[in-house]
Amino acid sequence: MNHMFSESAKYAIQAMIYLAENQKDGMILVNQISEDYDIPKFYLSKLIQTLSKNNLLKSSRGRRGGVKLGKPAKDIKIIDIVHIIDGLPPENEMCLFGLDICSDSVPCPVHDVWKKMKVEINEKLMHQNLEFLAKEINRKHIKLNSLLNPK
Amino acid sequence: MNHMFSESAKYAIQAMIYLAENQKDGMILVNQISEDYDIPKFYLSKLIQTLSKNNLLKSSRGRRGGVKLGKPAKDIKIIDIVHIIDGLPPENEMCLFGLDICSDSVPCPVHDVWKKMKVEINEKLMHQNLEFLAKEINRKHIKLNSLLNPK
DNA sequence: TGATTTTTTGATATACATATCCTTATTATA
DNA sequence: TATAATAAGGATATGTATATCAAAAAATCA
Repeated sequence: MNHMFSESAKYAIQAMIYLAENQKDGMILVNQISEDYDIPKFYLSKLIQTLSKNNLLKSSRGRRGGVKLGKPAKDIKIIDIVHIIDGLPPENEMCLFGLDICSDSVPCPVHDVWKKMKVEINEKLMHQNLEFLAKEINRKHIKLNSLLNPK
Repeated sequence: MNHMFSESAKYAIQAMIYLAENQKDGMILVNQISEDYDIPKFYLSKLIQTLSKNNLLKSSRGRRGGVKLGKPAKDIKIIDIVHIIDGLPPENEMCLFGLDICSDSVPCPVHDVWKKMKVEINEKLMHQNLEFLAKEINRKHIKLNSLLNPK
């Protein structure tokens, strides 16, 4: 399987999760995200400008500047980020193999299976919110740490 | 959602299904597939060369030339085509959002959900064989026809 | 054999995503 | 006010998928 969204969207998701995880620290430097997640700095910088213009995050320049989430992590979903970076999916949503005419009334052979899966992917993956994801990742980090550095 | 495989792989799948559907007509012209599915001719031509070198189809040049399936439609699966055109998936299969370390023992937040879905996509979509798909599409065409041109 | 049809091949073009570089604007602080 | 730190912005480079062009090779048929 190829990928569900672009490299850019993946970078953006990573950055947003990073911000959600480190929210309490106030402003976070783009540089820091770039280094921690190994994302090209200026490339990330542009993604952040886009996210900022769309109010998913707030940025400020100069000393003490940086970026932070634009609203509560609970209110930001993966799908919001993907839409801003990759754009909305095409009106005529493809049927998987791009075969032939395909609609609910004239389904292609995998129409129903694929439709059901899309719903599930949407619900269980794309609509996860950052608060939940960041918490889970944090819990994992703590657990990992205690395994690696036992008392 | 972006896409599951490249445009090239989609073209290749379309062409293979076309061949499965029109098998009995002997050799099919690349030109004909190209026009019917609106795939750039020379681009398709190269994809067909690749499929041919990998024995998914057989081609012959000159008058009476054309292409046909390289083995029974029943023995060709969507995944075979995708692998030949897009290559094998990377060894370290990503976890959806590319977040953090992620493995069965140290799962990322969506690891289990995503893993389950991949299995399902694999079984219900990627491993469909061309015989079944072509038959279903054919059946649909007949039905469509009788709806559009009632006696 | 020569003309025609068809795939194959190599070279090149185009478009788009990804990445880098350099400069500018903004802000805090010494 | 001068300096340093930081994001924003514009210009450009690189890479890769997609697409086109012009011949060449192979097969058939008259």
